[in-house]
Amino acid sequence: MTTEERSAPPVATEEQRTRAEVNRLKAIAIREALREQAESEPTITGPALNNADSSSSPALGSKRPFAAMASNRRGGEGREDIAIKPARKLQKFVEYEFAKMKDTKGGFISAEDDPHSLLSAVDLQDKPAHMSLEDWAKHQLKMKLMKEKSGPYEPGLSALTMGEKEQVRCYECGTVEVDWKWYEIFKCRVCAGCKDKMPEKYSLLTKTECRNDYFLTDPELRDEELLPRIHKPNPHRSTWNNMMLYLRYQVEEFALKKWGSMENLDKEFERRNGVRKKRRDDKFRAKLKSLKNKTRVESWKRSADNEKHEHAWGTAVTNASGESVRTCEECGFEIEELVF
Amino acid sequence: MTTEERSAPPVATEEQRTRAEVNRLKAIAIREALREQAESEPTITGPALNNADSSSSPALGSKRPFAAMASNRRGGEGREDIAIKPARKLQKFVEYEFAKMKDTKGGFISAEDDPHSLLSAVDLQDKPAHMSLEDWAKHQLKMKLMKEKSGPYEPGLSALTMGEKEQVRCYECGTVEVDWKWYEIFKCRVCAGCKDKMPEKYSLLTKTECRNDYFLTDPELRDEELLPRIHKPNPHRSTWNNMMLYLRYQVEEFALKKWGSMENLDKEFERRNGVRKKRRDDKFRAKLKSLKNKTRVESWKRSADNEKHEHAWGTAVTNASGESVRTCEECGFEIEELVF
DNA sequence: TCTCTACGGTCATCA
DNA sequence: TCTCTACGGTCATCA
Repeated sequence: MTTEERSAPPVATEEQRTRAEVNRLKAIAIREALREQAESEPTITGPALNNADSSSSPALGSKRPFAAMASNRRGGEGREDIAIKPARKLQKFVEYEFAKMKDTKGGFISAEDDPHSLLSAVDLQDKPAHMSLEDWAKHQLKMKLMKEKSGPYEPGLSALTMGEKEQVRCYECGTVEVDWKWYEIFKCRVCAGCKDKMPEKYSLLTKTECRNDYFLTDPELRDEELLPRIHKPNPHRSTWNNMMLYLRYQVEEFALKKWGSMENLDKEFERRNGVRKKRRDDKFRAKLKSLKNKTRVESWKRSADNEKHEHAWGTAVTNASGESVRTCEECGFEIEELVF
Repeated sequence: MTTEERSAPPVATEEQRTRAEVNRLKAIAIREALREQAESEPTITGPALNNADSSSSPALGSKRPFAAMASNRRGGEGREDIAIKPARKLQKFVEYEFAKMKDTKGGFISAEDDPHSLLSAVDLQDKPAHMSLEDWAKHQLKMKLMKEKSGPYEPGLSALTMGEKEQVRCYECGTVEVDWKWYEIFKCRVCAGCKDKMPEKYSLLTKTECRNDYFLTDPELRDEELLPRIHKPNPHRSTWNNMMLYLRYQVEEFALKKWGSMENLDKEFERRNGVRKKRRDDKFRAKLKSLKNKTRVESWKRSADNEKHEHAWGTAVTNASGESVRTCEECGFEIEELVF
């Protein structure tokens, strides 16, 4: 893990950089915390592997999703062999009866579904290295529809009119005062208090932050099925394009699958930084070189009598870059040639 | 003018290259022919400058549009000072009464409009160097709407029921047997015979050809207002994306305005070719270099006793690329460093 | 006689 | 707490 800032674009403002850095540090903090938790509760990874089991009613108020996240979050670190074992893939195709599936056309998922396993149901790890995103998204959608059960989601129903068993409660504290907007959009059952208490899980990221900090692409971020979002008026000016806010744990979960592990994400970060640096250096060197040549020629021009000058090329010299270079023995001007 | 092929993408097939070459040669041929014609009839450029004058009924059957084209086609060469004189720009804003304008919502232009001057009405030359294309297109649309007159276009009207004056005739031979599909889509009055006889003007170009041969971009080619097109089933497989066919003289006219002159287009062609070549060479050199390093290290490994080896770096040498290079005096391995 | 969109990166611009 | 699309080039892929 590097401590370098990730999201800073070349022209980032100070606040942007600070915010990105805070985001990164938070993310590191969660991972560390979750690793510790997972290591102290090793058997808790079980439910995450069973997330495709739609017939089991989730234990209300339990911390299961949190722990399940942990096993996902740890990714390529220690338990990956468990997290991606093939049995999981098979389960999805075994446990469902297609005839019972129903497309609600609304993009909603019935209340019983565990939102934390929503993204896990999609097998990004099974995606061929460069399978087209569109295909992948289609596949993802199919998986999601398979998970959907009976009727469409009914936002009008009050939690109080439902039986205790169907009541929607905060994942973290078990309260019934779930943020309904979040529930509808993110399929995330959490109360305002817990949201604030656990920003490393429930804070919101702008689209730009998702792009910069997790290297998600525009098509990925455009796909509402893949990553739900809240639209807010643009803070700069309300007439501008809406700001889009994604839920951190969902973004992290998707990024983890996209990149395989957080370590890979870091590697990618380093790689891009390296490329950027190299490009800058190359440009700098090129400028330097042409400047040197120019001044050399200029000084030759000034010093020498201004006769017409035929370059007197020396023998070709191959330099460390594999370039074959000839230098004029009178004015010092250099040319490159490509030899085969 | 170069004789090099223009449209050949790196992996072009033989026919594609041939076709592109034929297209280019044809285009050269027209330009030459038109230049000669324009030079022998110098006063004929007049009507083209008056193309914004909507109250004048065009002289039917005359070769005016053809000659008008010529004056446009020559672009930056000799008569440009006439073609872009500011008076033309003023005319557009003086001659119209906005209250009489009507948006037909169909994108049609009334029959009296001279299709050859359709594109000329848009002032690409007045467009600031990097004015956004979208803005430009909006402006273009406005200009076009300003040119529209009373009622919407009535495709059902037979030419025979109209008075002699309103009859639609082929620009080239004056026959009444105009290709109506072309008339509707391209606003181009030409008969099947003349189309065949003058491919340098009336042949169709695929979207890919427009992109490769004239460096038009996708947003430009997507804009139906800018360049009309005929949709045909894809010749490779009818279920694939439709093939889009653009009218050569319209594409040429637009490209001419976009690039300023055909010479600029050629320059751009050379420039891109140069960049492409350089990229190829650079990649080649890089590969060569790493190969050389590898074999050098390999042979050192094989020959020397396999002791742990600390590189013994020589003094830094600045080579022709401005790179500071050090070479290990034992194994020959090179590293670069950036000095400031 | 093919076309679209994706991928990297970098912008300005505008919204 | 910003977002979109444009520009170069190059692909594979799919349609």
